[in-house]
Amino acid sequence: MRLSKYFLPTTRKVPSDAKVPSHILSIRAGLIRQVSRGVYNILPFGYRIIKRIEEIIRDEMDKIGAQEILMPIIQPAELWQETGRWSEYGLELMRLEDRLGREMCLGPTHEELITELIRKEVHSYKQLPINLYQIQVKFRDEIRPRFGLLRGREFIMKDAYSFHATWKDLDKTYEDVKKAYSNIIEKCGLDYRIVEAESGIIGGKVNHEFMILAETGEEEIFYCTNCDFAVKKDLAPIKVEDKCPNCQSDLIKSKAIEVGHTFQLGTKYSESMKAYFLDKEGNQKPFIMGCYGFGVTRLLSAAIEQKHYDNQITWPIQISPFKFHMILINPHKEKLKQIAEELYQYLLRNNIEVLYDDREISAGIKFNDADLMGIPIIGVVGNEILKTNKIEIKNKIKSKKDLILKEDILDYITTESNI
RNA sequence: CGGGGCGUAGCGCAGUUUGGUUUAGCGCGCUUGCUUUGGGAGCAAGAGGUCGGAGGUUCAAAUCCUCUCGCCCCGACCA
Repeated sequence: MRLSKYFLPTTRKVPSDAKVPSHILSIRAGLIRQVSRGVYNILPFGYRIIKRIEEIIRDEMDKIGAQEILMPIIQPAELWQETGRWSEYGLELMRLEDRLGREMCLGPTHEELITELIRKEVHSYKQLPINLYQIQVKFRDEIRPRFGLLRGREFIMKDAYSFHATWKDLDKTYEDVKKAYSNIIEKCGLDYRIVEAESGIIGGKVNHEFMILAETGEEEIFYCTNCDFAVKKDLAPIKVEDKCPNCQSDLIKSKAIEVGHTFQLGTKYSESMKAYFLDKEGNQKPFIMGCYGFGVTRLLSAAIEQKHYDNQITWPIQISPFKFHMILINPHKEKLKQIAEELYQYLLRNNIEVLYDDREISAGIKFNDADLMGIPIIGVVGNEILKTNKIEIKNKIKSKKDLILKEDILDYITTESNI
């Protein structure tokens, strides 16, 4: 992609209404623009990152046998009345009426809808288990949206729902999803912990939260310096001075951002909605359910929070919108421009996603934009290439600078971005 | 919802206290031309505002009054 043609509005100044790094930087780097309170346009650069995250999620969900579907955003009130959540959910549920005066809501989550689907279509234990997921826009009229995409009213979420004949079978899928979530976050290159949590309005028994470690998180957790033990601060009678109950190592207190939440729902929804199947003995039984949420747009923000430094984003290479950010220093120098153009075409032919800064502006702006935008491998086509045939590389993955022969650039990018 | 704050050009702001020298400014950005060209360039010329909206007071309102809408921050809720 040529930066000269790319709709990527970067700003030099800090927007006055943003307070945390991910919010400030996602505006400055041209990822998002606010539409109204807690509602954002996602611009091309930002959307590329979201699509990367989504692909990783699809990959891992498909791997554990979940199947992708797409349910409507708009949902009829009747289903919510069946479970009692029409009144329970309160002001956070965005309600509206259609032209006939029928009450509807914008889905904040989809237990009702999926249970309705399954009760109509699945009637036998032979059809179980089944695990369905979607990646979709959700709407929650939050009391206080803040921090940009970190806590919007409208956000993209992956939500999955599984249906089982037995608790034992739910346990298995539940563990599969937990593993999948861990894989997703690891593939996104982020540091995280899993904690047990309360279930809130979703309901259910066992549940876990997936926490991205970051200074600006709204949650506080203690975690072990040695093993993977971690707890929410207010949920356990534990102090930082205590030792890990598993391995007696030291504990660390950290703020964290919740990006995933898994629940063993049991029969809460299947019973209230009379969703039954016939077991092997011919007995009618309610489905045993699990549900699993994962915030896509929130993960994007969390990645910025965890990986930024100073005024620079650094994308983990796995979710970086481009693999290589190529800066042409002097577009007016014919020879240099020719080399850069050829290099650009060469990389494209070899399927390297390259962002090529061919703009006719001063070098300082290009350097600063590149640092801000956060593609972790930045290459400079400048005087050095005329003298020694080498590209100057700023490698933010390994925090180092390299000089790479033009001929070796493809290998370099492939090797460095393949982690 | 309780408490605090802000709405003036695309962005960031000054001007509001004490109404009138303001034809509503400044910086950045934008347009055109020339120069410049390795860490946010220089000169010149330009474009861009119903001062968030409605009503009121007044000879006169960005400025005073009433209502209203929007946004931000601090708390309780959540992926």
